[in-house]
This record gives sequence, structure tokens and C-alpha cells, in this order.
Amino acid sequence: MHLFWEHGYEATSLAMLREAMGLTPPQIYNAFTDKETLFRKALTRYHETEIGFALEALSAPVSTREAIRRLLMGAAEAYSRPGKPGGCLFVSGALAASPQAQAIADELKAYRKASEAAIAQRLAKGRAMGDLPEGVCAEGFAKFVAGVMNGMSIQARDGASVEELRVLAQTALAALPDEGQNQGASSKE
Amino acid sequence: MHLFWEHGYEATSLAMLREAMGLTPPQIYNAFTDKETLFRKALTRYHETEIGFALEALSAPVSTREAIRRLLMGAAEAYSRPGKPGGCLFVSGALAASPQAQAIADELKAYRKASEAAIAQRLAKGRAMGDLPEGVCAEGFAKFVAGVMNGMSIQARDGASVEELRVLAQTALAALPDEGQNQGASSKE
DNA sequence: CAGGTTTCGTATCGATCACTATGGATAATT
DNA sequence: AATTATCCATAGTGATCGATACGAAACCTG
Repeated sequence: MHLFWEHGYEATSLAMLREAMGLTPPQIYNAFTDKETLFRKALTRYHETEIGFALEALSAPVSTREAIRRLLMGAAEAYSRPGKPGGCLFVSGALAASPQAQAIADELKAYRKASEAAIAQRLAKGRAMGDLPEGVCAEGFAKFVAGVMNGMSIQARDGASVEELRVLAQTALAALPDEGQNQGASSKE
Repeated sequence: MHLFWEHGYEATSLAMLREAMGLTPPQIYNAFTDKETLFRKALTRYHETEIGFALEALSAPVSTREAIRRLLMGAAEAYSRPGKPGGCLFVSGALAASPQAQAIADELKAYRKASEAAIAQRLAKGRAMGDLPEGVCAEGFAKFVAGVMNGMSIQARDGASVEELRVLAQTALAALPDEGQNQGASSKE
């Protein structure tokens, strides 16, 4: 998973995987069928172990603004974990691919689209609950948030620290009006 | 350039380039030395022909906010041009790379860093001119703007239309307080 | 302890990668 | 017009890709 995360699907060779896992080629193929299946296994593992913050943030019983704040701050932390490759596997895995790896690229794109859809759904819920400001469109703002997270992924890959990513997240959050509810512009936010 | 833009450095094979350019392998190597040099040529060509909007936006004699607006709107248009690969070559070219292509990945990273530095410089100028709101840090906000542009690049690659990217850009712009100058919250903007 | 079966690592498969040596066609010179 | 020189496309180079065939070692059964 770390190798795919770091180098992407195509640039990760079986030789690298073999050495990292300490397995012989037949063992790898017995266990994972082929490289593509292995990558998909890594994808689901990544989804389960590395980005739980997203589901947590979007399903927590908090205000919409707080949910988005947790989402962005969680991304800042998850994309810059020490000892882990920077950024998000869904972005780094195969942004550009050769024609024969198009299926993998499409699958990652589907993951990204699903993330955006989940954000949009949470915003729509906020709209229904009435704590999403009138001026913001759920789908449009979801695209913004998803875009910012993708951008954070690249910034992390370029070496941005967790603090810098938090500042970026906080800046993005300023695009969501406060609705003037119970929490004012207190201390740090 | 289009092939590298679409598939990235490593996933673009000499066979694809050969067919696209209608040249034989020796012709390619006579003209461009090797694949790496050819890619660098494509990079500079891309820089010259596709993203002039950035330099224009940052050097135009307009307010800082307007400069950033033009930058983001220019990106929205440039990243979704019909007939061109979506997104930005500097992002798609080699986000993740195999160890032997690390030099290419580093070069693209340097381009991205340079873009961010150019934004930071423009914001610092705005600070000096006094039209950058007190609350925003030039470096931090530059990282935000660069990150949003990178995110737009990925959204574009995922099929976002120019209108959707414009909405994203406009949303990001909301993170920059208006400073309450001559232009009010009129009509559209 | 012998025989048959299964497992597993090595060595290699064909395909493709970036890249280049060589033979044939063209052009220049006498 | 004959000969020499130059260019250039085809064919092939070693290396590496993902994926496997085969021989050896281990294990259970009789």
C-alpha cells in the first residue's frame, strides 16, 4: 500500500513489491491473483485504515460548518503523517496513466467522485437542517471542498507540513460564511 | 506535449510519441536527444503557450483581489479547454513516479513551487501597497491559492466543466476578504 | 521407512521499454 | 555517367515489465 501510495500504480514494479513484502513472485500471485487485484486490495485497505476521518467528520452530530472543518483538518493531518507518503492515495495512485491502465485511473476517479458526492450529501443535509447559508450551493461548494482536499494532497506531496496544511484548510473554511450562530469568532476557532 | 499532458511522463511511450509526431525513432533522438529532454522541451512549450494567463494575471495593474480573481478564472478556463487534456501538465506530468524518474518529478515540483512563489510575491506586493487585508498572511494565502489551482487541475481531469471550475474559483475567492474598497458586492462577482 | 503428492523458489517466459547499429536509398562529386 | 559519400528507416540491442513453468524439497500416507 505504501509503495502504491508513494509511486502510483504503474510506477510500482512487482520487484519493489516483492522486496517490500518479502515474498516470491508465485506467492504474490497466489495471494493476490495479479497486480491489479493487489492494487485494489491496497485501495480498500487504505480506505479502511487511513481516511476514516472523512466518514467520521461527515457523520458526526455537529453543525455543517464544523463537519467541513473536521473534514479539512482531518485531511491536513492524514495527508502529512510522518512515516507515510504525502498526500492521498486516491490522487497519487494514478492521476495520469497509460492507456492499458485506464481502468485503474477510472477506479480512482470514481473514488474521488464518491468523496465529493459524500460531501455534497452532507451539505444537502445541512441545507435541510437550515445551517447551510443561503448563498452557497451544496454541489458547488462540495466541489470546492473536494478540490481543496485534492489540492492539499498535492501540497502535502510537495512537502507541506501539517501546520501549513492546517492554515490552508482554515483559509478554505473562510469561504463558508459563519451563518452567525451560537459560536462567534472566538479565540482561535 | 499533449501526450505527456494526458498520460504523464512515464506512461507516455516512445511508440506513442513516434506515431503522434510521424517521426522515426532516430529522427526523434536526433531532434531531442532523449525522452527526458523531449519532455523538458514540452514543459517549456507548455509554459509558454498554455498558461500565459498566470503571468498576465499576476503582473496586471489591478488590485490584489482582482489579480487573484483573474488567476483563478484563467486557471478555470485553461484547465478545461476543449480539445486539450484536462488539468495542468505540471500536476499531471508526474505526480507519482518510479525511482528512476525522480528527477522529472522533482522538476515538476519545482515548477509548482515557483508558481506558488510567484503568487506569494504578488500578495507581498499587495501587502506593501496596502490592499491585502490585515488578517491574511501572504505565504499562507499563496499556498491556499496554489492548492486550489492544483485541486482545480484534478477536478478538471475528472471532467469538471469550465462553469464548475469557475464556481470553484469564485468560492475560493470568497476566502479573501473584500477590504471594502471601491467595488461593492455588485451584480455577479 | 518408502511412495506419492503437494508446495514453493528459481529461472525464465513473451512483451515492451528506451534507445541504436546497420543496410539501402539518395545526393553530391568528378 | 560512374563513384563516393551521406542520410535515414528498418530491424534489433540489452534491460525490465508482469506473469509462470519446472525442478527440488517437504509432507502426509501406507
